[in-house]
Amino acid sequence: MSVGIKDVARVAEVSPATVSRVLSGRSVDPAMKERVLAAVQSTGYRPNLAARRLRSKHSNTIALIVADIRNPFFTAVSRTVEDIAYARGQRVILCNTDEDPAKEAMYLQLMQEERVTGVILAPTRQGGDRAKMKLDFPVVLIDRAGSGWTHDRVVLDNGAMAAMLVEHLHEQGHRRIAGLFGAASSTGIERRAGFEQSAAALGLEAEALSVVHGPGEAERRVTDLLNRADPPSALIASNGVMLMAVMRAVHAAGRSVPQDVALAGFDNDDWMELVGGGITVIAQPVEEIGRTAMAMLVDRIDHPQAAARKVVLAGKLIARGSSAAPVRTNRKQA
Amino acid sequence: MSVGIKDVARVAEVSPATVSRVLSGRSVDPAMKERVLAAVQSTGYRPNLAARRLRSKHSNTIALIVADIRNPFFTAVSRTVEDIAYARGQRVILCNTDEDPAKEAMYLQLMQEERVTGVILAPTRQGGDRAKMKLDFPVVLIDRAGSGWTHDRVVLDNGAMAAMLVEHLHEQGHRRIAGLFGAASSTGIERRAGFEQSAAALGLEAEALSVVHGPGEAERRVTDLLNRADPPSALIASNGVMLMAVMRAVHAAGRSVPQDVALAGFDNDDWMELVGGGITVIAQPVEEIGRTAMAMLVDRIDHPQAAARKVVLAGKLIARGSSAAPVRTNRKQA
DNA sequence: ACTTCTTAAGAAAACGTTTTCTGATTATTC
DNA sequence: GAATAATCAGAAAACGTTTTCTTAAGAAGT
Repeated sequence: MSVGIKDVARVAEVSPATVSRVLSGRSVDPAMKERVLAAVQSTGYRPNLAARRLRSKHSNTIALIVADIRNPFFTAVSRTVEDIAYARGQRVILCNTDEDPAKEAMYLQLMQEERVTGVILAPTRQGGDRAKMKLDFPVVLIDRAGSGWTHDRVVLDNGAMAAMLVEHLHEQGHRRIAGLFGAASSTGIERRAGFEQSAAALGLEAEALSVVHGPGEAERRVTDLLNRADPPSALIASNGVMLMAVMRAVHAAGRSVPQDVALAGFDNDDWMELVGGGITVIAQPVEEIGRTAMAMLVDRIDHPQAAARKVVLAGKLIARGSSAAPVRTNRKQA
Repeated sequence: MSVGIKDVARVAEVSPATVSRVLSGRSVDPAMKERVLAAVQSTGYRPNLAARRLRSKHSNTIALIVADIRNPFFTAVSRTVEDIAYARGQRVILCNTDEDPAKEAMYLQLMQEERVTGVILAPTRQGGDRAKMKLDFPVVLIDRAGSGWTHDRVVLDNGAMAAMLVEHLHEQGHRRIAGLFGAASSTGIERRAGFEQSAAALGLEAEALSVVHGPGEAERRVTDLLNRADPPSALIASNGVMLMAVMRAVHAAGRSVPQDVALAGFDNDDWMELVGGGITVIAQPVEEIGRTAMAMLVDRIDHPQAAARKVVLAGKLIARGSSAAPVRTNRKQA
């Protein structure tokens, strides 16, 4: 049925080993090489990657495991990772954990069976048992860090970036701010910490809310916030998805940004320049995150025993209309 | 080193074949099954999928090939496909063609080597040579159709949906409209045709623009349009990415939706309820598209010889503020 | 010119499974 | 109770490659 390397060998009148050598670019007699290539053409031979992987023990496959590919941050990183991987002759398998540690563990097991070359992982917060799993492929963590110090990682300087947002709002004249932070990721925790510290340092009235992962949760918290007798003048959201939720809730409450409440957050998703006079955000270097993660992965494959490294990248504050001065405060100052 | 099925067999004091049978759930003596399972636990055995695939000739892998995963439409479909695939014990490999027929062909070749179970493909327009490639796995086309009738496909009723948009704008009082349609996909072509036909039927002044794939192109066309002496009162864009581009261009030109120009289009992306009073769109049933494609794929695997099928799904018009009546026309009518 | 080193190609082993084949034991039928 | 059928477990083959081993021939060194 399917044409194999033996068929090619027969047509080219050489041994299967020689065909293999030609295909893997090792040195063979030019005349033979010619014959083999011609035979490959004429037979329409396509290598069987399963067989190749079994024998060679190289899967040429990496896995990218993230919370949810629909989060534009992960989408962007994934695109970069895929481009680089395919350019290097590597296949990419994509997995969504939905912030579920059990799913994460299941996928890591699966990748073990897949004998992947390596994994790029945005870990869930509770996935602490990962260390115990004894994975025999390198793992590079992205976005989330976790406390253990076992894997390479590339992360944003979350605390500093959150502080930058707080300081920006402070400069704009905001004195009462609230922040929404994802409870499921270490990223949320770190950004929250940066938020609280810098707010304290600036003497702001600040309230940090932990939002559990799930649809509608962030909206509800924002709605509660807005319906208070004395709502904050500015909100911070710890990622792009949550910023969207905040915008929706503000909208639904009949308020608008920045007139009724200012807004700032993380992730420079496409839509953000279009609403509320543009959303002020910390733009993450998504392309660089993907690139760095891939670079660390291949480097780790070459040097399995090297010490674990951590790359911390800076984000960029993009100030837009959403963080304008509060109306009342303005008046007082004028 | 790595523990194999033979090691498990030795520990459990059974033959490798028996271990295989236990693992694949075939009937074996309960006592033996017990011993094997215990041995699997104690040895920490993990099957080697490459070997399994080689021998069993089932890759349990499907590929999803789309233009660009960053397009939210494809992201959403991909998420559904992945969930279903993993639930069925199938791995998913993701590929981005960037509307490049050469890349598409390359990936299809690669999937051939991968011996994938099947492929879900959003084909590029010029990829007509696909028929000649003699792929030995089933292919289900999504989103784009193409003219050949060789593969199963699940598509939107593009012509009818475009007409629905035109009619909606007409009802709102618009008489001069322009449409931007992607030139790279059959989808763009079909939507354009529906646009032109229904505009003609309604006696509208309508202009259809073909936009080649690439960054900034759509923005430029819209900017030109808006700078004309007598610009159209409403715009239609043939997908969500293009709607974003239109919004950007309108913004950059200092105009706003719907006051200066009305807007409607395809794809109900997250941000669309937030800008310009909400964008009026045809929402595609993304989840159903993914589900249907997977269903067709598995069905095709079971019945390779059945006739090719085409599933046409309806979208849903979501009328929002962006398609409000034109200001001047309103006055005339009042 | 003879040994030694290098290079190249074929033969055969190996990769880790599943499947086929074979023989033995148990169940079923008359 | 004997003959036949059905079940089950182990031995061995098979999947399609790459790699190791072996042998032969040519290059290089003395």
